[in-house]
Amino acid sequence: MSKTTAPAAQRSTYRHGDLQRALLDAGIDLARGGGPAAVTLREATRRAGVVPNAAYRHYASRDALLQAVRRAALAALAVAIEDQLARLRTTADAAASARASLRAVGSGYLKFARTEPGLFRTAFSVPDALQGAAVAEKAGASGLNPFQLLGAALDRFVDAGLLPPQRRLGAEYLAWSAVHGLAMLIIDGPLRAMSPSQQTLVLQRLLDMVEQGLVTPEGAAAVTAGRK
Amino acid sequence: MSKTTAPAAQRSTYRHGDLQRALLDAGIDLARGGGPAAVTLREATRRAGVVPNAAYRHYASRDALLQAVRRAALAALAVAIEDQLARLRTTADAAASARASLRAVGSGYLKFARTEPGLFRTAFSVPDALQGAAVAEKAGASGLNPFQLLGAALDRFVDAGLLPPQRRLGAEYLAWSAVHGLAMLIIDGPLRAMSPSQQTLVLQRLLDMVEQGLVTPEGAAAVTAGRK
DNA sequence: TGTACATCAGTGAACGCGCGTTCACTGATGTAC
DNA sequence: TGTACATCAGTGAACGCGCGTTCACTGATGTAC
Repeated sequence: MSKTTAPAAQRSTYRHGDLQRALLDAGIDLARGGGPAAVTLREATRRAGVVPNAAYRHYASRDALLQAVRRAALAALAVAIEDQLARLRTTADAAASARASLRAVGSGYLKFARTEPGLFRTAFSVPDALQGAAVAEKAGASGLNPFQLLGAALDRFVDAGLLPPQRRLGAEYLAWSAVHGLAMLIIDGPLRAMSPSQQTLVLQRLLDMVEQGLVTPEGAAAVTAGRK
Repeated sequence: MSKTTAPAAQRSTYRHGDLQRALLDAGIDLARGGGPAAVTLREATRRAGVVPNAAYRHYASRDALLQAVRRAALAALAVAIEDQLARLRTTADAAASARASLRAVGSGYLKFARTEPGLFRTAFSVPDALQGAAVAEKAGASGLNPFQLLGAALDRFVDAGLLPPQRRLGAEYLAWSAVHGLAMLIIDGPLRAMSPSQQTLVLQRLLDMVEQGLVTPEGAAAVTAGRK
């Protein structure tokens, strides 16, 4: 019989070991299950087997933890995209290869949104203080963030002669909008009732639209021909 | 001197008048300012000058009020789209007219997202019990909801011969995804730092992409020619 | 036209909840000698 | 190799907050006679 009713965890040592990491892991799990709102200091510390205020040794506030979780979610998204890119077979056809890259980015993005909706919503949740260097940080295994992975795919469109260089600038936002919107409609919106196979079909048609819509009209003809 | 310190509101009658409507209006204002999370019974009743539990005469729960606010937000979105459609000059050119309609829908959608981000986020917030007949209800002044307004614009593409009938089915989801995604990136995401004029430029390019990407390759050539 | 009464919209008080955060503390760990 | 001590990670207790929701009530309103 110890003096308290129960130590609340099987941890025997007084020091935790790596509480910072444990809190982050707990936070990621919470976000996975319930999105950004589910990331609370009290529940994270509970899961780490530690008293609530212990968190303040490692995070300045609840928001600081949430931002760390957000960064982790963005990194996980990058990894999901990299996974799809890694699946591609290499081919000598630069145009086909460029198109396959863009589709892989879109597929990885949507796959992450569908399999990890809580993390996805957390990755795009707006910070309390709505500052933040928009694009930087949040890298995946390759060191590139999702935005940069998309940019690299679009660069290959230019290299393959499908996309005129003067239309390259800001093209990320166009492709990104399309796939991001579909992801939102699927995980939170009216498309959530659709079967997964139908959702995948819509993604394919969406990617067709993006490809055909980004390139020149002549390129569009080539793209549609390449689809047959 | 009454027996309580203050009646908390200048309301003199014992009965409120139309508390249901007052609570809804307060809820809409709260959503406008802080999105779905800001819609609370306590604050809504506070603004209506009424005691918290009075809300239960009119709404079964906080979620019931939130859903009423959500419906109102969707109706407001429909109205914003109708406003843009009403601006269009009629023209004999069916193709040009169809394209203008689609662009008006997209513009109205994005304009609403930018001017009323809180309501926009509320309109697409997922209900606690994630049921809901996806498409029905939420009509605007014309009796059509946003989805139906978009569908009507796409029908005109078919009528004008720009969109083959077999590609019409589900085309709403493609156009919707693109504009919805841009709206999300602008109000909550990395594009929120962009200047409004740049945001509008991105929208125009996005709508170009959607037009060119939806139609047949031959149509695409016509569309690009029509843009010059 | 006047009166008795049923209805029911809003009151008043209270509940339990989980949250973020602050304070003074304690005791395991690692370092200096 | 052993001991004194500083460090600082985690404890224990508590705070105030706003929330949703329940209960028994009261008194203005409208209806039946």
